[in-house]
Parts: sequence; C-alpha cells; structure tokens
Amino acid sequence: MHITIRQLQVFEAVARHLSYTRAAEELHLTQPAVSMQIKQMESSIGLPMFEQIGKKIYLTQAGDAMLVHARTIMRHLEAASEEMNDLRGEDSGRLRVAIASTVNYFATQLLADFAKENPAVEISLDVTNRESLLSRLEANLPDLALMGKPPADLDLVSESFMDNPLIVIASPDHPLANARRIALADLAEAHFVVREPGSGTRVAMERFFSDQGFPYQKSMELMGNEAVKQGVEAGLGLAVVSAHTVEKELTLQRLVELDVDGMPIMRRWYVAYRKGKRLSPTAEAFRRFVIAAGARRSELST
Amino acid sequence: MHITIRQLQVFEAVARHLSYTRAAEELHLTQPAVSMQIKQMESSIGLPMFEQIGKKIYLTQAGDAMLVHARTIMRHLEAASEEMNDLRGEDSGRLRVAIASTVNYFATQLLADFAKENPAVEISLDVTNRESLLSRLEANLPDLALMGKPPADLDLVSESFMDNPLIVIASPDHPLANARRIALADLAEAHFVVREPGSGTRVAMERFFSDQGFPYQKSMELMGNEAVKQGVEAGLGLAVVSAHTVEKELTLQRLVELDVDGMPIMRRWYVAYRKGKRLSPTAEAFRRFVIAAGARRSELST
DNA sequence: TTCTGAGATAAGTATAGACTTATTTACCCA
DNA sequence: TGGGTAAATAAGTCTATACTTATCTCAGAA
Repeated sequence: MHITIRQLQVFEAVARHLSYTRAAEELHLTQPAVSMQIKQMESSIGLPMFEQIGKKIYLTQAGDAMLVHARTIMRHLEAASEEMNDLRGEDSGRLRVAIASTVNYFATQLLADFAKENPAVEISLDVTNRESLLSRLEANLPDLALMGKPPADLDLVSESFMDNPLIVIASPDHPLANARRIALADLAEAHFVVREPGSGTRVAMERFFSDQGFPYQKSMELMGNEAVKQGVEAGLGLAVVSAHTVEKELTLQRLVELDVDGMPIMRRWYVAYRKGKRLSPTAEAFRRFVIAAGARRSELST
Repeated sequence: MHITIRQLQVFEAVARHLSYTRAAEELHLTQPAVSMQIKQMESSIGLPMFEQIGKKIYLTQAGDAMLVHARTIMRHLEAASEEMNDLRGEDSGRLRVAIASTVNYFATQLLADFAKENPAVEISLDVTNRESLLSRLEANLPDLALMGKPPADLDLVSESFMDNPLIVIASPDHPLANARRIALADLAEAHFVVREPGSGTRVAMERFFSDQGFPYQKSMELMGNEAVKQGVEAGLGLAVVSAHTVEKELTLQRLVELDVDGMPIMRRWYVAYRKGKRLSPTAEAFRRFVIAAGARRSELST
C-alpha cells in the first residue's frame, strides 16, 4: 500500500465536504487534481473510498474506516509540527546541565535566573565531581557541562567563562592565619584536608604542589566541598578550595585565606559540550547566558 | 512542514538501530539513501533528529519527540492496511440489507444461512414496507434491498430471483372456501382485509383489481402481514397476500387459498441496489447468494 | 601510525507525484 | 428538453523524490 500524506489530506477534505469541488476550493486546487488524488489512493488501496449515488457522494465502508485513520495520522502530524515549532524556539524543551560539584556554589543561582526568564524550559541539573561528570559526558547524558578545564581527549567544545581562583584556607585560630607572604615550604609541617580522588579541585591542587616540588601531608580525605570546609573549621588542617565556595565563611570569619606565595592558583571555569552535539536553541541560549554572566561578574570585580 | 511517509519509515528504522548503515540494510537500501532521507526530513523540520557523538548516534530531543509520532503514524497506516485487506475479501465487513416486510418470511432464513457461512460479516437487517424501504434506498442506507419490482425512477440495478405469487386467502369456514374457479365478480359482496398504504402487496392488489375493473370492498386496514392473516383467520374477510407468507397457515388449515380466476397474481422478488453503489465484495457475494438460492428453490418446485 | 567501519558528500538518473487546462460525461431540475 | 452543476477523463508539464555509484572524511582501534 503506497499512500501519500497529501492523499490523506485531500481525502479528508473530500470526506468532510462530501464534494470534490468543495474540497478542491478549500485546498486551492482544481477539481481534477482532487479527482486524481482520490483515484490514486483508491487504486493503491484497491477499494473505492467514495460512491456516487445520483448527485451525492457517500463514503463507502472502506472510506469510513480509512477516514478514522487519516484523521489520527493528520492529528499526529500537526502535533509533531507544533512540538517541533516549540523546540525551534529558545524558550522551551528540556535542558540537561551537569556541573562539577564546586561549580554548584554559583551555578544554582545561574540556573535559577535562567529558569525565571524561560519558565517553559524543563531543566535538569546534575551535580557530581569532575570524574563522574566526564563519564556522563561520554555517555552523552547532559546537553552542557560546567566544569574546570576539560581534558583534550574527549573532543569537547568548551569556552571559559569565569575565573576560578584556588586558595588555601585555614581555621581563624591557625598559627599562620595572619601571616603574610607565606612560602610553600613553611607549610611543610601542615596537614591538608583534601577532596576525594576524582575531584577537579584535588587534581589541580596536586598538580600545583607537585609542580612546586612540595610534598604536602594529607590529614584526611573528605567527600565534597562542604565536608572539607567543615574539616578545616574543625581544625583538621588546611585545605585548597575554590574561592567561590568559601565566600560566606570568609565574610563570617569562620575561615581565613592564607596569603601563600604563588596562590591563588588561577584556574578557570568552562562551559563545555561534546563535539558533534546538536545544541538545542535553548541549550545554546543557556550557554550564552552563562558566558554573559561570567563576563558581567568579571567586569564588576575589575 | 513537508514530510514523507517514507521519511518516517526510514527515520524509525534509524532510530531503532541507532545506525544509518544498519537501517539501510533492513530497508534494502544503500547507506547514502538513508543519509539523504534523514537529511531531507531534518531540513524540512528545521531541527536535527540525530547527533553523532564520536562514533555513536543519539536521538536529539526533537528526534525523540518525533519518534513517538512516527511510530503512531506508522501503526495507524498498518492498521488501515489490515482493515483494507479484510474489506477486500468477501467474508468480512458489514452488510446492510433492507427488505420489504413480506420478504421477511424467507429472507431471514437466507440471511441466517449466509451468516453461518461468513461468520465475520456484521449483518444488519432492516424490515419495513415498500415505501419506507424506497426512501431508505434513496438515502443510501442499505447496501442491498430485497423487494418487489423496483420502480424505474430511482435508478436501481435489480435482478429478480424468485417468484412471488399473490393469492386470495380466506378463513376455512368461508362460504367460498371449497369453491372452484371463482370469478372475481363473485367476490363483489366479500370484504377485504388490506395492508397499510405503502405496502407493496397492497399496491399490487389494487392495481390488479383496478385492471380487472373490480371495485373491492375494504373491511379493515391492518399494519403488516401478520395482522392481515390474523384478521382473515378471525373472519374479518378475505385478503390478498404473498403465498410465501401463509405456507404454515395453509398446511395447518388455519387459512385456505381461494381458487379465483386470474389468480395467483404472478409477481417476482428482486435484489436491488442503487446505480453507482460500490458493492463491497461481501455485498456482491450476498447478492449472488440470494440469486442462487432463488434458482435452487425454483428448480425444486419444477 | 595505519586500518577499518560508519557517515557525509557529490553527481547523475529515472520516475512518479502533483499539478495544470481543456473537454467529456452524467445527473438533476425547471 | 435544455441548462447548470459536478465529476471523470485526457494530455501535457514540471519538479521533487528516491534512488544509484563513486569518493571523501573522520573517529576509534590495532
């Protein structure tokens, strides 16, 4: 059975008007065009759809049955067309964002702002550490990722949008709390609270220390930024964290930043997506939104 | 949005395999053919359906949404195709038969036999008098009609299939019950029970009497054959009826046939349908069935 | 690195799809 | 018996569809 969508459209119009001529008018066609479409449809089905009794046209039983299907099919085509129209706009559809856990401290705000501007967008946010974020990217789960510098081997398209200074924090009553220009060597005796392996912050810290030839001492390994901060507050030792994650604590003087030579380690945050990814207009809009927000923020700080 | 059914088919196959090449194999096509179909579909929709991340192919959100519709549309096409296949056969679908009430005495048996041979056919039977049967034919309600000689003005295609002798019946204790070769004039004093106007039997009777210049006397007008028969049994007078309707009563001697000169009036039954009607294979089969049954019956009686 | 499998691209073709205008046929009604 | 309306038929045109083969590109694995 080789039937055309066009044939279904024409058929439906004829069935509705029970008139070829009327259907032709509606479709801005000539009457023979309609005759032919119906005839082709009938011959490919092998059954008449209409019967002409006297001057009137009636649906045959086959036509009756066909009409039901023609209508549902057309309804689905229209529904699909509308959905596609929505998806073609920037303010609809779904947006799956995965973020490195450290990013959480400002990304949530960002997403909230974006959601407020685009209420019809269905946003899903996925917060994990760098390592599992990369594996999610590999499985093509998120549309976009917010993370530290992406590795070269995963073919990511990325753009940095914000500074990410890593600083050393200590409890306020730490002996070096008020020291100036501390050399890394001065911290040889200190113990460090560190994030779990797989954390981007930890990787960055270790790379920095090893570049500097500084063999840091680990006091404890904790899962997540919060735990680390609390560990430091509790006096378990120092820690290297992203400055953004401790803004509140520094203001409240629950924690202090140590003035260590070579710090802060200047890193950057990136918006990234896998090469080949067909960003939806919404995802693209969010990407720009993030970059713009980063630019705004760095303007403020200069 | 100008999309082809073919495109939906190809799209569905690709979405199922998540591979152009695999889909091409399934559809017995070359791989570029599939590429092009998808590309055309995407360009007419204005959104990508797939994204290629590394070596794997994934559905985009738009593709995901489209797939749902593509599948329902294809399901409906298949369902339609199956229904049409059924209707193309002789043993399915619906069969609407309208019969003149007098025909009821043997048509019900006929329909029962046909239904037994074709259990999947949905039969609807409509019993009315000639007049309302004609108006139903005019409205194209029945597929076929079983009736007396069809009028010429309604453009019916008809074929006679059985004799319909009209006879005069009387109660067994009627004075003329055993008389031979009664002349019509001898019935001048008799009263006749007659069918309602609109009845074919009544029309035939009146035409016959008026052709013979016989002004019959009407004792009572009754609705339907049964009422007429009971009226005659009750001694309300004579009646002209189709012989088929009184077989039982004659055998049981509840009624007798009067041997009137010029009787029986020899009429015939016809299967008829409106010119232009596209008889379904089932309807055509029933038409032949009726004619064959008529032929069998007249062979038996000779 | 090279090889391999998968998809994209290019170029070309046959065909049937979707129309048109002009004309004929058929029914219904006045 | 014509006149009007509606559908069928005929003939022709144009273009997009649905393919093909040949070649190129690219990611991932040996």
